[in-house]
Amino acid sequence: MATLKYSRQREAIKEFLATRKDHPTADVVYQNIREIYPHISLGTVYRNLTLLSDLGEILRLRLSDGVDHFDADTSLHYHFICKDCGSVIDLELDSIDHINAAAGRNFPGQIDGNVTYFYGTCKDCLLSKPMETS
Amino acid sequence: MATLKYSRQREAIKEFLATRKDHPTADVVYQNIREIYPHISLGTVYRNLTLLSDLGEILRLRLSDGVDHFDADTSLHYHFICKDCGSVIDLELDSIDHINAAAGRNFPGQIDGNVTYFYGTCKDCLLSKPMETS
DNA sequence: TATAATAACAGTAATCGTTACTGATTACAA
DNA sequence: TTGTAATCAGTAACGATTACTGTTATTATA
Repeated sequence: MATLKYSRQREAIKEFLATRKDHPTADVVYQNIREIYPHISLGTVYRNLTLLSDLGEILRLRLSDGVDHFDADTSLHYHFICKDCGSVIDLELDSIDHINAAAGRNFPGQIDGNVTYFYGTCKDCLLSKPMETS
Repeated sequence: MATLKYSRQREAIKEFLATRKDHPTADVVYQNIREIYPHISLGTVYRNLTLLSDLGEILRLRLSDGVDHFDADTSLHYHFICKDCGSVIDLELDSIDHINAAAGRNFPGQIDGNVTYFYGTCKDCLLSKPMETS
């Protein structure tokens, strides 16, 4: 039961996400899909983003800015968040899962994985304010 | 300007947090402080938690569960989140900041640090359901 | 010690991201 | 076709957090 039926809205959301590398929020997805399907509901966007991430077809990123970001790239990779402009950028970095063993050394529970992201200042923000006034 | 004035409510919040190692949420803080100051407002709790974390006297943890957790221990340490019961537990783990250099290898921006936490199943939850039925 | 300035308060309303509900529509199997 | 159930659009509800407002309390200074 609960057979998955085709929906052009869901397909459009998936396709849109695949074209973007900037990890858009639900609202950004909504605003863009609306240009193709002007009557799409924000609820539909949320429902399908949740459905797709439950299916493992997209990634839901819960960063520290309070809003969810979505990523069509489900392969193992890490993210950088600029603390000035808030942009989310992919990083080239090999798996750091070796830290799981170290973390579990004196821990009685079972460690399955870690959530890690990096923060700092992105290239563009470094250029736009090259020197600190402190 | 903006001189910090003493407030017994803020002091109580700080003291309460110092007694807890389970990283309570704002609402848990509120419920507990109410036993001492029955008329304290939830807004006051939020305001002071934000103030204290801005001052660096406590830590605000934004995990993936959508609610903020607070920690009186501001020393460098890492956290484990049980995906079954949601409890937040301190980990004994040396700094993993060496991953910052690896992350910055092919990255044009400036990496200041990382946010990392671990997830899995805590000891209590392992014991309460010892075998999977899959 | 008064007193004036203002930080902090309690109470409450507003905000914002997200989820749930409702009745209409659409995909798809029989 | 036609029945059914998944999906939809629209909207209301939700929960965590923040902002506002008029009152109270801390504290510097007279």
